[in-house]
Amino acid sequence: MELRHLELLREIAARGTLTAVARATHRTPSALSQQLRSAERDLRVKLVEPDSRGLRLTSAGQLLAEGAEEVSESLARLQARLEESTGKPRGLVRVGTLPSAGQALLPALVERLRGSAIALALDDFDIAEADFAARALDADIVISHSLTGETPIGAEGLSSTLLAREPIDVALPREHPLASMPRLTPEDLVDHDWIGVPEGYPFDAIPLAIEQLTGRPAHRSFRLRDNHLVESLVAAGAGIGLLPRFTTRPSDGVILRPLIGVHAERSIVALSRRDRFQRLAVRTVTEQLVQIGQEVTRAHAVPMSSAPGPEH
Amino acid sequence: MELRHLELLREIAARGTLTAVARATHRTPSALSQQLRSAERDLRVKLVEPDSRGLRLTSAGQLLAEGAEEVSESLARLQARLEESTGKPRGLVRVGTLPSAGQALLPALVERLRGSAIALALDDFDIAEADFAARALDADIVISHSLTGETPIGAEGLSSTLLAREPIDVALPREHPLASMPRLTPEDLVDHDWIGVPEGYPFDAIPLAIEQLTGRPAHRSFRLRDNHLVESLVAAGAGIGLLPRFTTRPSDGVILRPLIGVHAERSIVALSRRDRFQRLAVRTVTEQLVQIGQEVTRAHAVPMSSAPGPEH
DNA sequence: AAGTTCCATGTAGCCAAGCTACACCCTCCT
DNA sequence: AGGAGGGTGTAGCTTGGCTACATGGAACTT
Repeated sequence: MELRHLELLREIAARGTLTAVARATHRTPSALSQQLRSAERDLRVKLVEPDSRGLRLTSAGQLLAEGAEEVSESLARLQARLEESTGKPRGLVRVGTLPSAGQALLPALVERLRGSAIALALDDFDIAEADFAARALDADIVISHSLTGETPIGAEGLSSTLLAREPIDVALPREHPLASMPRLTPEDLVDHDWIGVPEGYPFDAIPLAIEQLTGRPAHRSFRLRDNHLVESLVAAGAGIGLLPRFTTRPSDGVILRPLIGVHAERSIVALSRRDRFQRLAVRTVTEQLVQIGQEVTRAHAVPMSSAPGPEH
Repeated sequence: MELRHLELLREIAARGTLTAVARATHRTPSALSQQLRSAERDLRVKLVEPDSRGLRLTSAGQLLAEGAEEVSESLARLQARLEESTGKPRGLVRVGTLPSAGQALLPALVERLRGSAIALALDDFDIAEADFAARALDADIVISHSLTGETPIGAEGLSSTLLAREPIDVALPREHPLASMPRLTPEDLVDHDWIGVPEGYPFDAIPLAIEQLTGRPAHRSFRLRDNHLVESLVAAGAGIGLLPRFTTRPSDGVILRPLIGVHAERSIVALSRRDRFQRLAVRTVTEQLVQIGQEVTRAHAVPMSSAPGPEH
């Protein structure tokens, strides 16, 4: 029973095709195919079977792929114990993030780790909530978000750490009639023009909820992904927008107002595969992110506060 | 973190010297020494240090050796799950035994496994109670005994399965004055000549207890190890002996009588290293031994019963 | 004090395991 | 029909792990 074979099965279960595993592990599909046959010979069991264009794990293969998780984790836990006993966290930690949360968290992270033995590799992507989990195959930590709960959909098997709860505020042009109100309700907003996000994107859940609550349609003049673009359009008077509080600097043209009467908050979480989370360096980075998340939350307790929060 | 390295450390922890590990794993000490250095390079930690003629694990090495147990067990558990799901138990099971218990149990075991995919390798040895555990390094199952409790001394980290409780009876020449009594007490026995075992051997606990109880010395004319030799001397009138009930066939010259008033019973147990015990074939053999133990116990409920027990 | 034994370690060289490159085949999609 | 995506087989290279042999230190023997 070779560890290499187990990890191969685990990767196949996670990525679906041999070619994808080959890309991820910097090998050729041929090498993996040979490994599979040697594993089948060792174990005297069929592990995969052809399935349309690709292949599929047999029940035995699936059993082993699941068992591999347990083995990898106990191995990783051991490595973590060793690291804790013999030194400081070290090595490369790959962090992937959605852009907005990264903007709020990563500068402080880089600063805090400067001079430590931890090297960071950063990546960013703007994807649907359900796709964050897949990124945890390649990154050690995925900074992700969920508007529905504290764990993004699809992240059930992963280690999940809450970094912050970030309000989603209403962005208005400074001259807007609603600008004088300290807080806004669905009724206040529903009949104005919106700048929304494409359908299916997490933020769209809020206008949907407002429509449901008021029974009236919320008209989206535009549907855009990039928050900074939305912000500039709001400033130009193209409509009202929804923007996350931590990464929207109140500017000359735009002000933020809290939205009440509807769930307008996202949970920012750090996801890791369980075995990767055992690494001391990964845990350390995650702890730093939690602290940074708390600082950011404190600094933005009130929208439009122009004084920056306390630097620790 | 390579599995091979972990297992090497575990073996070193268990066997003490590189040379011993090399013998056990059919490799040269040189190969293992090279493995150690490659492990140290991988992990950037010193794992061993010189210690008089041999070497000793550092604290990091010890940490990993202990962790290796956990990893091996989770790996073995996985293998067991696979075996259970896809087929019958199979492969080589190495059974070591003390001679007397082996005589009572192994013939039936061989018979039951005839035609199965399980191959048996048998070994026997007559050693002190505390040395049985070391045998579990090489055998999959060690049939062992304890006069003090249900787990032999030194077997704490091992999987232990009770196979039988076997009374230790008093062996008398047929013509002996005590032969007419159905049961014997310490008082009945203490002033006769004994044929004992060498000091430190488990059976010696019984005469010691009798001496303690009666306050009088029990005179051992001879101290011998082999039960069959003791039996033949008893038949020759050289003294009274203590013999395990299951493996002493009442013969022309010798009769057995139960000893009461003192703990005169040994527990026969099957020991396995935890990871080895995960194998389906090993569990299967152990279960068979439990059943055989029960049959043997039933067949010998009364000493000197001349009718053989039920053959299944 | 010298010889012997028991261990670990270093070096040179062999062999096998695992990989790449490349060719081929199958299935699905257009 | 043809192209794209994916798995598998073969030949050959590279490397990691092993053996054989030699070396050297520590402890026990005489």
